[in-house]
Amino acid sequence: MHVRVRPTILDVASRAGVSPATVSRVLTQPGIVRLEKRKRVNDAILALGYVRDGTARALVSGNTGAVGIVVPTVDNAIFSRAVQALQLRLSEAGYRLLVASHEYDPTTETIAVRSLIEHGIDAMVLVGIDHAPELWTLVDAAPIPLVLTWSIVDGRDCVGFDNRQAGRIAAEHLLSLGHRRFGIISGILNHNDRASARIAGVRDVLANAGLGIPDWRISQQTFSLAGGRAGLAALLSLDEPPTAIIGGNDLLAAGALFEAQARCILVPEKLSIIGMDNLELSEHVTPALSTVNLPTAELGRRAAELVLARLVGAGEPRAIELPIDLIVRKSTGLVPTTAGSSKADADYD
Amino acid sequence: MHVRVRPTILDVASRAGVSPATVSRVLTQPGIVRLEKRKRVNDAILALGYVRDGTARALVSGNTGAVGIVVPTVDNAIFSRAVQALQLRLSEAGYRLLVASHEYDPTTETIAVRSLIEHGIDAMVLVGIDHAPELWTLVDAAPIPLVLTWSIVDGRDCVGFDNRQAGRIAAEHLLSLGHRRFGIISGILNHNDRASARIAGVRDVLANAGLGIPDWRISQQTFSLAGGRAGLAALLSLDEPPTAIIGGNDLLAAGALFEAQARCILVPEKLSIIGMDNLELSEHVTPALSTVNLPTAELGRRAAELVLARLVGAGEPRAIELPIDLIVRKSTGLVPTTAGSSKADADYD
DNA sequence: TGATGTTCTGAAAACGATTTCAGCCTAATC
DNA sequence: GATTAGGCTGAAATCGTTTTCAGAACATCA
Repeated sequence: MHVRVRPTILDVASRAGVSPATVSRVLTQPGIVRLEKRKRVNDAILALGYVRDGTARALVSGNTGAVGIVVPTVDNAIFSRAVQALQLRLSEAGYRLLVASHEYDPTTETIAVRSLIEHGIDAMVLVGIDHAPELWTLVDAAPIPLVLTWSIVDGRDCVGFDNRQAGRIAAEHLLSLGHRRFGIISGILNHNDRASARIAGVRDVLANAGLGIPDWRISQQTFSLAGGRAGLAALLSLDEPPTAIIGGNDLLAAGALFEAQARCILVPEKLSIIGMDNLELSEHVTPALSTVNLPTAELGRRAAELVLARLVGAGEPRAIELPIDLIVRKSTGLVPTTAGSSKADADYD
Repeated sequence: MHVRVRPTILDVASRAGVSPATVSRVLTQPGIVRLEKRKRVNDAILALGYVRDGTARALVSGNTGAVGIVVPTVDNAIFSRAVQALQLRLSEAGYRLLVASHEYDPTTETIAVRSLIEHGIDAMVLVGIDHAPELWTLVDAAPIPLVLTWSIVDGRDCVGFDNRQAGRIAAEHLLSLGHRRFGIISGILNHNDRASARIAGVRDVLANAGLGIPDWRISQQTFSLAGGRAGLAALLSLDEPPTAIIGGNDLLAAGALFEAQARCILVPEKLSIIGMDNLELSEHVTPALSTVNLPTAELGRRAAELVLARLVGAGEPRAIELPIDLIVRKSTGLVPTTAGSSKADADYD
């Protein structure tokens, strides 16, 4: 099947008895071609099953009609949701999406970026602001706009959240319920400004309350339910196990919840758990997971809007911070009375 | 920043004091250029920050180095997992992935396929075998190989499962536990050969056992936890509610499980639930979800292999059927004794 | 030293569209 | 009927590479 060669614009032109220029015009700005010829051309196109060659088109016009995005992984509801929303909006506008992933490895990310730029894209979308220096060189040298997501930074187009604030919100909620002994289950922190910022937010609040959180109360895990379970297991094996768990995201928090259930630890009576993201899962699990809502689908959509806006015109870079809010469900509750002794508090300085 | 024009191969050539042809050779087959010149060229490339223009490259060489995939949605663990595996394998081989989605709409799918072909890809990957006729025309006219996934069909490259068998396995398991009243929570059946085949498989087994399953015991829902919950709610409101639920996939089954928990219906004591896919979630939820394991990550990887093989050489189309197997966990059990009366059975003929 | 291969290199022709530029054709105006 | 303006059209240049083809450079051997 793949031997026949595609008809070119020349074939269409000769069949329709016009010049290739006219065919091109019919394809790009039909209005300026006289109706009669336009019809002949369209007939020829249909008869031949002609499809435009995007590579030739891209070469001469300078636009490929494609946008590239590089994410840590697409196999994570958070990113896949954003990618889906982005793709949808982009395809509405006639653009295609090239997706690459790097599994949280900055070198792989740089290679992916280079690969996309070489391939030819009209704009690039990246996650976060923590990237290899060569990556910045690459994108700044390429004559294409860049849109950053998840994190906010001045002077560039970006759409994201205040991740530090997300950490603060989670910590404040638990603090207000009387908790004093916290455990954090975080994703990998290396080259992940979002995760780091969230922990920093938690620290802000705890420090304000005269508390601290030592590193050994932060369990770093892979982004998965299994990671969440392992994280809770690790934190529970400490001398003074925490009464409240902050998950770096809902996947980890839900994993922790499942581990608690497997161990028959009552949530929230004995242990409070809060996540961040607001996955669909969090709403349906029992007890429903309290979380900090981060509108990731909206983020994908807005990223697409930013890209499209930049593609048509210049102007100052725009930084869009999406609002985040606390969603209190059933997984967080008052600190267990037997556990809140001031003696225990002392451990946290 | 996006005003400076990229240096071309001519710039590199003149800076290195060689012809553009030589630069091109250094880039594609370094071995055939003498070391001394090769070094001069590489220096020039570095100094200028030169990156190859993929569109020009694609135009003359005929290969874009990109593969397109069109999925129903990427915002579903099943597809995102496969896409991730596919992307990973492809990028190892130096290919990029273009992703489009159609939200289960065959017209949108056809448009997406056309868009990808126009853009220029070296191969195309599709999900399932139920597509619009125009789509087949399009891909058969395009001089690129096609790989089908999820379903198996003769005479084309494909990698998938025996979806009908998956339905059979689930039904047989429940049947062997004594269940006679079944309910199915399925995804949208329109233009979805996988979902239809699974139901057909269930029907095979039930018919064999002298049972049937009327359409009103099949609840069609969107692919989500919420859909699963709604599905169970609908089935439980029937006159003779089922003792066993077959979810068209794990997302729906898990949703059903959550709904049962919310209603304090003991699983599996009062209600058995089985899914298909084997999501990470299924393993961790309590009770852990019995399911039919469908290796979707493997599917993505194998699809990539198929693509790569086809890209280097011709040969007979290969159909790869991946093995599937029953995973019995805690969400399925013996039929409740109060419910298995022969009177109840009578309802199912 | 000259003949004979190899190995490298450069000039130039593609690849398939878009787009500029100039000119033809038509219609409108006097 | 002549003139002019404007709408359409086609010829040809162009985009940035790869690749063919032929020739130059170099080494090897007699």
